[in-house]
Amino acid sequence: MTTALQPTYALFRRHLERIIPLTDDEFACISSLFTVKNLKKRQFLLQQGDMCKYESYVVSGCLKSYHTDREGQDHILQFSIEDWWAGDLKSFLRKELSSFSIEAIEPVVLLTIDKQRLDRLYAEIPKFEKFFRVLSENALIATSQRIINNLSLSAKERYDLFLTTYPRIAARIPLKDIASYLGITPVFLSQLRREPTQV
Amino acid sequence: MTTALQPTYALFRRHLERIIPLTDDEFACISSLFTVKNLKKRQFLLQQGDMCKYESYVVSGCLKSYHTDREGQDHILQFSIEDWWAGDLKSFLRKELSSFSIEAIEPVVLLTIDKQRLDRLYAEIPKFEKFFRVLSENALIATSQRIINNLSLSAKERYDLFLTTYPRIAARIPLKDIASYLGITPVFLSQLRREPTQV
DNA sequence: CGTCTATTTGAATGTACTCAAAAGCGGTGG
DNA sequence: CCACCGCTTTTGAGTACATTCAAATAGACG
Repeated sequence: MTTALQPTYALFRRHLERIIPLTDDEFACISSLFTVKNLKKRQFLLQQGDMCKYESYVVSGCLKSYHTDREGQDHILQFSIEDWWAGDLKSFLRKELSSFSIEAIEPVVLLTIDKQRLDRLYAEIPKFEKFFRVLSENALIATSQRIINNLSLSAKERYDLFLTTYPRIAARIPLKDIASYLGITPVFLSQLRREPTQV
Repeated sequence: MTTALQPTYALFRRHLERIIPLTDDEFACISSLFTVKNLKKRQFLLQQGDMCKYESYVVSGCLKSYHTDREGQDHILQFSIEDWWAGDLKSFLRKELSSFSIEAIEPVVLLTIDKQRLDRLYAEIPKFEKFFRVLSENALIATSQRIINNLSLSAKERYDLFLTTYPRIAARIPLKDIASYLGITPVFLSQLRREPTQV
């Protein structure tokens, strides 16, 4: 590990240790199985229809995961910013072709791991099972909450909630991407913004 | 374990062993930490605003998880039938008040476990970490797929997809519950059914 | 058989969409 | 540094999809 990469791994270690405490040896083992990857703005981490070979921890930057439908419309499933993960779990775990793309919307630094190495990691450091269990549980909770919100809130309410829930994301992405995430058109979102927020 | 409960636990064991192989001793340990629970039709496993104290494996019957919004409208997040799970993970793990209810829509037999016992289980049988990791991953994949579907398909397409994806659920629940799950009104679903399914 | 709830049907309304065009904003090259 | 080009956001008008309200019909259950 070179000196230049220290900050990268320091963030990653803190991320892991929020869930599982690690010895220096364990962390060295873990980080040896991850690979640093850089993406420029507009580069793809994954293209819809390809196999997702990596799960990626985001060190810095921002990516969007989106499905392109039969009519060519994009629908954003997720934004991934620093200290979170990006990937298509279904494709990654089941070796199926991915049903969405993941694209950098800012320059991105990632720590990636493939399935083979992840399985090695589970074998060598069993408590890493717990790490991904907790990570999956958290993602599941957030995703379930989003379904409830989509079912029970109006478009305006979903927009206001997005702004308060993810202010750090909302501040750095174009409106049309927020619209896509919320399931509305950018034109309609623009109209919603004209109206003042109700209490 | 009484003879009468054998079929109950046999199904549960097969469920676990699809993910983690178990010795008889291990399975005895696991099942000793679960409690059988019966619910009549329309009984609640969890009421919105209460704490979710149990995660429950469904041995038989069917339940619906639904959020009731400010206007008193219900929105179904999930159906749980035999060989699947029911519970509010967020409330269960984080000890927060639940934002949805879980109600039996048929007589139900469950195997329930509370947080304390689950933690004991993780400690005594570490590979149970893997079981819940895989379970969470599968649930996350399904939930993410549902978000993509909700964003990119029309109401009619979502309905047709529901019928083909969950024929065993669709066959036994009232239409209004399917409408609630799909995020449309029962009146509108009824109109959709009039139109023949397009190819 | 009667009661309660679910489903269907029709009509009027509202929410969100498409289409079209103008205005704003950011990046790039001369 | 400014001018231009392309993309994003806004605005307005007309339309389509999904809703509410109301009432009739059909099914389920005691």
